[in-house]
Formats: sequence, structure tokens, C-alpha cells
Amino acid sequence: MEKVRVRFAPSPTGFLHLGGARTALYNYLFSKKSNGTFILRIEDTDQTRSTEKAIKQIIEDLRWLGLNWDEGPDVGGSYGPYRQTERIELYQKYAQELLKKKSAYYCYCTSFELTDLREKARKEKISFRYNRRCRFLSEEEKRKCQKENPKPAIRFAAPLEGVTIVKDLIRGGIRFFNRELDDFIIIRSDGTPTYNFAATIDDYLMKITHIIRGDDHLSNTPKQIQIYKALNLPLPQFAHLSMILGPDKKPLSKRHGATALFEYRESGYLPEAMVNYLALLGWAYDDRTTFFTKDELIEKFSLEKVSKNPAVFDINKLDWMNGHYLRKLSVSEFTKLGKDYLLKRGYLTQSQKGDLVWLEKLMALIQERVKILKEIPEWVDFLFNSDVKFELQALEKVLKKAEARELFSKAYQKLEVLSHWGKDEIEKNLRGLCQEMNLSPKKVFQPIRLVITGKTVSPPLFESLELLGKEKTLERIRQALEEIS
RNA sequence: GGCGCAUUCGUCUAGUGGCCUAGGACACAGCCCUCUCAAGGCUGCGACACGGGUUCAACUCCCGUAUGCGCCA
Repeated sequence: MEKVRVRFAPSPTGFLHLGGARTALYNYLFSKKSNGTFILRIEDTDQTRSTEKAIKQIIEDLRWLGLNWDEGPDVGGSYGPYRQTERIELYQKYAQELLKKKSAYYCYCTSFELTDLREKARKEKISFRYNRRCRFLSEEEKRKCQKENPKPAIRFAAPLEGVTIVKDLIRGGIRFFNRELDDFIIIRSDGTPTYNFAATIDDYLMKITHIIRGDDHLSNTPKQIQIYKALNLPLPQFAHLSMILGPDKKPLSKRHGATALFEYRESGYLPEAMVNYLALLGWAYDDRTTFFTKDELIEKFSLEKVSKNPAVFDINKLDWMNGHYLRKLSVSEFTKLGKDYLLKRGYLTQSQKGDLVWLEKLMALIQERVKILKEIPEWVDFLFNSDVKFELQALEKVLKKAEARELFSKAYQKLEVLSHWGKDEIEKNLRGLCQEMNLSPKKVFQPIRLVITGKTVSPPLFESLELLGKEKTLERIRQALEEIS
């Protein structure tokens, strides 16, 4: 059997977004499952919008996800070059071949004339299609036109009747009437190829066996198939993935929040979680399996099980899944990743940075609480901010002022006497306070949490006090006493 | 406007004519655990877009309608 070769072919006009990442993932999974080759091709023929920076970023993002390609602009391969701008003469060559076969022709119509036709079509409420004027020019007319417009475009001479069947691995057979096909341009008057043409030629030359891409290309497929036919080339298989939508069921866009993959990386999502979530967005293995390692995905992925309907991107579920992967990390791995987010906030002092034991204790406290790494500073800010404020109202919700005063002064004494400042000793003494004052644990611990952290929600109390240190703990209780007297 | 694609809980989905009283996950609600929040456990809420066929039987097949999306731009 022929070796499977698939490609991911982004236009470097911006960041890799979630939809692109998923398309790349499915291509990758399919190729690895089939022991095939995964190719990265850069479709940069739109030179006004393509940038080097975007290429670099797309490559970086794909690598972060762990989708390594076997052939591509940076790694080479025997079917290169892998950037369309470096392949211009190839498109010219095949365009010439089509001209020779009379499957393409020069079109001398100016953009001005075409705009005119388009306008007219709109007024008459009929669909615009090129009127094929230049297709049937006599030799003499051609010479005349050539003189008036020396830089003609090249149009494909589409079949006028019959049907084109697209066999799609996900959707089945789809029928298009050839009479609906336009004589679309394959080479613009400036010599650059159009998308349908360049992609088709490249897919052929790169021996792509399966074209897995977004379904925004489904309607282009019959055109591409006609190019294959005109050139007498073997047809690849097609698989069209449905779009990723926002909560309002419109195509996912910035309005819905972050769409660029790198934003997720920066916020502190793990690549394992992104891969797992994206894999499940439009594909399922069975009715219960949720967690997949990359190897499991490779083993279990199949195009037949890719769903046909567009999927709404659910950040909530991604967050949950990221939390799951975060919890699975060892404390030291989690610490290593989380540290950056503290540093970015300017939270770690020189001595704290070096105190790995302290840092790991801290991270262990919050590991099962954070869903995204960027949340980390919020959880532990009380350890780094010296001016912790609390709401009096929040305090009075749990305890009356008079009682609180008594509690704080007793707590102060209980803690002051500790010679070893450890969570167990802290807990023992504070629990003793519950007994003494005949208060529920909640009534004792909540007020202390509030004055220590400034919040009603925090990491576990005794461990937090241990990390804060005796001096600062006592200082905050003293301040609280002052404030409520 | 033409042509295509799609339509199962709020969301991702399982489902390939009888296994469906439609399964799982996220979210939501409640309970348990508990120093708060998480995590974990249990329970609950909740869907086959609509209308016609085909069939002994339809979520599943066919045809329309509606809605959404894509391409032509």
C-alpha cells in the first residue's frame, strides 16, 4: 500500500489559532497512526499579508503542542521547498501545461471590467460568474487583446457539463454540478498563483495522499479535482473538518476571547491538556473515554469517528481538563512551571527564589486548586504583599466584634509561645482555642484566615501560616486587633 | 442570490433499524467529606429541530421545511 502522506498548510498571516491547531493535530494523529509522513507547508503566496514572524510563531506553537513534522521548511525533506513563494516557477510550469492542453486560457479582462460585471450581476440578483469571454477568442482577437493588456491572467477552462463527485472520508459523497463551476483564475496577472491552483499542484508534487483540512475548503474541492483531472493526476482522499464555533455559534473569533494558541500557552495551559481537549472537540473514541495521552490518541484516532457538526469551543471544559493535568504533575514539575508566574508578578525575593523547600510547600498547597497557571499569584499573594487588608463586614459575618477581639488576642498568645513554627503545632494550639472558647472550628479559623490573607478563600490555613512565618503572622493579628478596637 | 455542509441534554459527544426507559463528560443544583476554597464521592436536572414518508419497528433510511454555517466574493 502507498505510504500515507499528509500536510498541514497554514497561511502565515497571523497566529496559529485553535482551529488550525486542531487541523494540524488531526493530520498529525492520522499520519502517525498510519506510519505515514506529516508535512508542514507554508502557504505564503499572499505576500502582502504573510510575515516571517508569523511563520516562526506557527512553528513554535506546533512544536509546543508536540506535533513534530517529518518534512517542512525548517527540517527539509525531499519534496521541497516547503514554502509556496519558493515554488512559483513550478506553478508556472503546470499552468503552461494546462494552456497547452487547452484546459486553461489567458484572460485579458481588466479588474475594472470584472467589477462591472459583478455589479451588473448583483443588480440583476443573479450569481456572478465570469462570462468566459476570453475563453473563446479567435487568434486575431487574442493578439489585439494582448496588445491592450500585456499582462493577462490565466484562467482554468472548467468543464461546462457533467458532475464532480467529492468523496469525503468524513461526509461521504458530495455531488457538484460542473455547470456551477467558474472559470476561476489560476495565475494572477502578476504571475502569482491562486490558492486552489497552488495548493493542488503542491499536494500533487508532495505526493499528499490525504487532504485533511477545514470544511471552508469543501466548496473549493470540485475545482481542485478538475485541475487534477485536466492534468491527469492521481486524486488524493479528502476529509473536511467542521469549524470551531464560539458560544454564540458563530465562527470562533477574538470577540469570544483568546483564539490564538500562544495565548493559551502564556496563560498556563499545558500542551497535554490542549491536545487532549482539542482532540475531543469533534472526535470521540467511544462513549466514555475522556483522557488520552498523545500515544493513545495516535493509536485510537480515526477519521471515520470525526464528527460532522461544528463544535462550540467550551473554555470551561478546557479549564477543567487543564486542572486535571496540572494535578497529575509531580510537585517539583508543578513548582518549576508555576514559579515563572510568580516571578512575572515580581513576587519572589532573592532568598525565596532559592528556597526550594519553601517554594514546593507553597506550590503543593495550591496545586489541586489551580486550573490555569496564571491563577497562582492570586492564591498566594498574601505571602508576598505586606499590606493585607480585610473587610470588617466579612469578619462580622462570622463573629461579633467583641468575640473577635478576644479570639485574636488569645490566638496571638497561643501562637507566640510556639518555639517550633510548624503546621502541626499551629493546628494543635489553634484547635485548642476552639475548645477553650467553645467555638466551632469555622468560627475560629475563618476570622484568622481573613486577617492573614485578606480573603475568605485561601489555601489551607495552618500550612499558610507556617509559610508566612511567625513574625508576620503575629504582626497581622496585632494589626487586626488594633483595627477592631 | 446560487451551490454546498450541518442539526442528539446549555456545551463536547455515544448511537450505523429492535440492545434506548437515549449512555458518558463539562457546566449547573443538592448532599457527604471538611478550617474556607478546591479535590474526591453520591444524587439530581437535562436532548433526538419540525413535518411528511419507508418499515412489523426509526435518533438511526428517504423527501421537504426551518435554522446555522461555508464557498462563489
